[in-house]
Amino acid sequence: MAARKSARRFWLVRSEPDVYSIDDLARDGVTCWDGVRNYQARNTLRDDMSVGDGVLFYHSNAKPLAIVGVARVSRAGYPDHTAWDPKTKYHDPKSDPSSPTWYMVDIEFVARFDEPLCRDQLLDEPELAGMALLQKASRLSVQPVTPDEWSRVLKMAGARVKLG
DNA sequence: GCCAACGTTGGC
DNA sequence: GCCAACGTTGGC
Repeated sequence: MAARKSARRFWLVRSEPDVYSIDDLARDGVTCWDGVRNYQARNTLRDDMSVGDGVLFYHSNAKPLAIVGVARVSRAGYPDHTAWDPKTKYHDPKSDPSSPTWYMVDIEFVARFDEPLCRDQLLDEPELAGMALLQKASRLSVQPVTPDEWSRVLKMAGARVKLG
């Protein structure tokens, strides 16, 4: 069988808007998604996210709790240098520069939803019942999203998105 | 502010 | 390698 181009994948990142909001991303255009210090999320950042992948942007610990927009991966996983910067709160002296523990990607602003797509609405949508974001278990700051969940969320938000 | 869920740590 | 203790996260 011929090799097939790998399909675009979809993700969700959560961020406290007090720290970094969709408006900050809209202003910056591109940002490095640094400071993730969880091994499972690290693996996703390092191994799984590819340029062009779609990213839902979720505001956590905020009012409203909501998916507020869309980004795309603009640079695949590379070492998170904030781990070696004692001046940042993400400093991790255990991370060895010759074998980095922590990784980040760059994400690029694509769109802000006209209205935040609130957690309540997501919880009310049966087709999203399996979404990682909505499981009590999940605290992951970077999570996978299925293609079905992706299109359902965009439909609910009334958003048309071109990831380029 | 509470507390359930979960990841990490460290003694054994 | 187990697991109890502890700290953190994040929705409520």
